Amino acid sequence: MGRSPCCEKEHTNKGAWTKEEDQRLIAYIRANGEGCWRSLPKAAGLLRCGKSCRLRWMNYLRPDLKRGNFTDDEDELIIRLHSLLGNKWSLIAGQLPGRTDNEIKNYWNTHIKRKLLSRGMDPHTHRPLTAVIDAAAPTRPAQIAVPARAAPTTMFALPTKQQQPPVPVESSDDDGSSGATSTGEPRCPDLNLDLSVGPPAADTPTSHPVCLCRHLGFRGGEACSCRQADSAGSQGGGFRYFRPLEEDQYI
DNA sequence: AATTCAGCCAACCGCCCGTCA
DNA sequence: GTGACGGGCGGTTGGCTGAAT
Repeated sequence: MGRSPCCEKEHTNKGAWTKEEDQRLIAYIRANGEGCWRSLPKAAGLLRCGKSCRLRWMNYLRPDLKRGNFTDDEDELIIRLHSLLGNKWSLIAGQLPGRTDNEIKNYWNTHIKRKLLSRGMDPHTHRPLTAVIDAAAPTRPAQIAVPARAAPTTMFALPTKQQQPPVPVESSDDDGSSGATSTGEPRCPDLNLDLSVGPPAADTPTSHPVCLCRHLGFRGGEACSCRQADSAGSQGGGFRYFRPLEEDQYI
């Protein structure tokens, strides 16, 4: 039907950002906060698309970003999250404080894929490469053994069972990264992600659950009571924590 | 020293979804 | 109920840089 473009392309800069543009964007967001990206460029005096401003801020300028190499722990966490979630980079990034989805996506494509291949693992299915060949016939997505390891410092919280919306069934998925099986059953019916990377950030209370409702597709406010839980003092108001899986238990 | 190649990563593009009038 | 808008996401591209020849 033809949507209007998000900006007037002929009047916007493209390509690498200059220091001056960065400074303008930072100054504007410091003064006015995030939001209304479409009107931000004009208000900030930038000849940029609003989306471009948002991307620059989110991926590069945000003050809470962690720069530098990924640690081995982060590597392993990304691998485990990817085995469970597939290419849900924003969701994975949500479990790595200071990392962005774009950064993780790039890191996956450049480093971790190779790392998995060198281990003889298929980066899409997280199964041994020989098993991938054997598994040409349609099967359940890879069964991922979740090692019983260190106690979690980051926990996933999901809505209580009554609140859970139906998990959508993706009918065509050839890389096994979908969120549901071919039979329509949830891929992670009783998901526990025993995931942690080092000590929690100073501003991240260890007892505060990370809400993934939105990332998991629970976008309706009725499906997620996190706000209420937050305001109730994070004492588990709308959350239900998932117990750890037994060793050798599969998802 | 010059050229080619490969890897990395910032940025763009197109699509999807939630919100609101 | 419907369509436009804005924000967000994942996939892809293109330019830069360092290594190899």
